[in-house]
Amino acid sequence: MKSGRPLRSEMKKTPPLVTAKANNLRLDRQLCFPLYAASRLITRLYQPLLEPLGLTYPQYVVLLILWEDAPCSVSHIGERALLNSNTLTPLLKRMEDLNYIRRTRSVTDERVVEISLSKAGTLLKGRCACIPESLNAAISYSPEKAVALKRSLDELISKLQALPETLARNA
Amino acid sequence: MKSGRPLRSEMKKTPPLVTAKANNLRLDRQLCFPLYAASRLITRLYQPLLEPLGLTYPQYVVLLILWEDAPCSVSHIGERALLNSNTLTPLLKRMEDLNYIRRTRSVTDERVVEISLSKAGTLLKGRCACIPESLNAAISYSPEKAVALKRSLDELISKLQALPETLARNA
DNA sequence: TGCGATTCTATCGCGTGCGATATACGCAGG
DNA sequence: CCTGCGTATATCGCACGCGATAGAATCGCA
Repeated sequence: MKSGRPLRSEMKKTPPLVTAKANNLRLDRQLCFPLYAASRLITRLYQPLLEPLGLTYPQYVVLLILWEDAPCSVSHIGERALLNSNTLTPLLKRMEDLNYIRRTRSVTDERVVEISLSKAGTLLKGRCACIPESLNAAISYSPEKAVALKRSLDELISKLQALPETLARNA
Repeated sequence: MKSGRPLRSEMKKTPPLVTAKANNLRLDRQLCFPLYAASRLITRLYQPLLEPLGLTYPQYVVLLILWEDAPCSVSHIGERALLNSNTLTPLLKRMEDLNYIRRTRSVTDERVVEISLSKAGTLLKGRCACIPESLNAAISYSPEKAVALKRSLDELISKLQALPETLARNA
């Protein structure tokens, strides 16, 4: 095996322009990777707090939305969580099996499934109230930095959401 | 349904302390959610560029590592990508089926599987060289902001990796 | 040398994510 | 009333992630 650090050796074989491009492919130059890694690490951090409640992290996100907006439609949850029915439908069925939510066809529009909180689901909010500060305490990350990071991410997300769908040009 | 924005109405029913905690559960107060969302949006952005090559985003990450470190062990890839064999083994088998890599048992230590690049896998680096700048161009995100965001994320990641495994206290 | 502990990879099970597609419902125009 | 179109949800298939566990190879130490 090798040590994790990249070496200078390959710079001797390739002309400068190719090398410059190749250097852009270094893992530690990518913005995408820390996003991918941080997201998974954070999910792992939530897990021990959510597991006693029988919840996964995406289910917790859905609950955050429901505590604000319930009752609401599946597509409303999808808009806020950036998830589609192919992910949400089975997830919501599992949450219904857990008895935290109810799924009922809307009377006024039979296409819509209304998601509402059960009593247990409503009460869960109290049991989860300490989770945010537990996590903030666990990672000793200063509130200012956290807010700045969140702002950067929100800006990035809005840019990403505003993109046209197709950019499959090169390759 | 409701509009996406939270309302002030619930603040009238609950005592201040409970309300303060409950407000911490608002989706737009979470740092975790923008991480989760941004990671998925970025993955979607890569997809049209990687799909012509038959690659998924995690496979691309593994290739980034291999272009720097190959040949190397599965666990070395796991350390850099923060993934375990339960994810990597099937992923690497698929990449072998694509003919981008080879998997061979190490001669010196039969426990180790050495991952090396095939000729096609090596050549792929050239075809991917323009991907980073394509994406930077697609999201019009200033280099300074991108660097600052990356630095924040790297700091967060190092804090998350340094955490003790167990914090399953409350709930 | 022998044998328990450790390391490395693989396997299993389950829950996402998501592209593609199907199905059911509502709606507008004829 | 019917028909075609758009919308809301569901289903399918596949590739992750990852906790738990298994199996084989190596290591450490008496």
